[in-house]
Amino acid sequence: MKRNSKVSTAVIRRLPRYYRQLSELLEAGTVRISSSALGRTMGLTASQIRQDLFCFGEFGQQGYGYKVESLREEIGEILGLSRGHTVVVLGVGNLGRAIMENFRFSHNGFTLLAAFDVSERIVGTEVMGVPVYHADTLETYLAAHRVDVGVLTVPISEAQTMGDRLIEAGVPGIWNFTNYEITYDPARAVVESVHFLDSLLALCYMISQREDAARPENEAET
Amino acid sequence: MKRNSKVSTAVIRRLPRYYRQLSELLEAGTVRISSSALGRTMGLTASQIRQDLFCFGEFGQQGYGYKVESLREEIGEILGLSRGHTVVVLGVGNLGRAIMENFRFSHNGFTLLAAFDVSERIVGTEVMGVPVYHADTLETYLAAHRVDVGVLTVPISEAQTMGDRLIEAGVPGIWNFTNYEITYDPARAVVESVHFLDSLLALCYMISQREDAARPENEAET
DNA sequence: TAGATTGTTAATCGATTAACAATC
DNA sequence: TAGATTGTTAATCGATTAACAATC
Repeated sequence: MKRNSKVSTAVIRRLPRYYRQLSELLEAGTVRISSSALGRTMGLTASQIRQDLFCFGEFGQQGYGYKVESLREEIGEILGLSRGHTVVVLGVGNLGRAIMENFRFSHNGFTLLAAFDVSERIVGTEVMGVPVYHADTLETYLAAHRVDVGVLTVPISEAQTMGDRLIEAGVPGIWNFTNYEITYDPARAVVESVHFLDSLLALCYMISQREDAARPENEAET
Repeated sequence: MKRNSKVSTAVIRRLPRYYRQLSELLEAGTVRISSSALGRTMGLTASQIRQDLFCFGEFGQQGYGYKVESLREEIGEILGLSRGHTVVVLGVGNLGRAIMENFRFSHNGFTLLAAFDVSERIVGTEVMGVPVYHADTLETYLAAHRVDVGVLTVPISEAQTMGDRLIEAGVPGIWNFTNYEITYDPARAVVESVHFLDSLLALCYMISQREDAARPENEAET
């Protein structure tokens, strides 16, 4: 009974939030939740939540609501978490290391297989039990292992080259932290970029608006 | 001639992208650009770009287009970049250090004043010329310096507490990297969260969709 | 001037919200 | 049963796109 013919990006971007919220509710011991209660905690309307879920199927019970555990499970399934996606990290600087150490890949169904770098100081060591290989051996490694996601934490100057190498080797997903907008063929891969600057600039705009609202006298022309 | 009575978040989220794209064009030596050319490079329609800019004023010339340098300047102004916002970093682990080292704050009009941590190994040192103080001295520091943005790179267990302390001390903007959804009073502060997990899960969904599209035979019911 | 491209209003499209019968 | 809450269609709202006069 799937009707996810074309799910909008707005809905897709909310799925991870549902998953996160339901995980928190589950940890807190909540067994059931209604769309209105979930909406209240997430700042969404009950209608929107039901409409979003309606894209994928029927997960609730009339008069009762949703079972937190099974809804979380279903959304995880929709997201593809049970597929056991594998991950490699490209570039073990502070950022790459921070992600390897702080991001609980296995906790979310991902397997972090390996990392690659060019620094002699790091190649051959392990980070969180994950081996760091020389970047020269990337293609050999990718030929021998199915890798679903490449995490790009290399210097911005290497971003396009390393992205190209991953895609060329058949890695379908690139998680891009380089602040560089990678050029690629959408038919061959998906690139998800985390743009720190965009985020800080949006924050900057919102702070500035607050400041302006605080002293509304000089609203006139310059 | 401002008509930014209520600018939608969709527009606000595009402003940083315009700023980034124009910066790149400027570096590449491009002097002028039309809305259609800019749209082509950014994957937007010319209409949308003109409509977005229309929220804030008139920045182009009929028959000519936009001067890259001055449009970039104008958007920077709209974002509030010229206000010289000041920044402190809370938590100098790998992530905090990665942001301090890789994110060019001053290049984008921000001033990174100081960092705070609790580890004796780090307190008293400098990172990129920025002093690291003990977190116990945070309130004293904030009373003496105007700080606009606090970067939260503390462990998730400290996220709410440190966010509260920043807001209590009057810091209006929090850039939250802790993967914790901070509870706060919107009248007192703005919190911008960078949710790594949301980003990876959205990527995961898109990869899964690709995989399903690759073998469309078994589309039937379970 | 003729061609290009903006600023700006109107039309369209899509996403959110409302409503309500179905049903637990 | 009565009350609650879903699944789902319809109505509304807002964002994107189209159109075009103004003008460089």
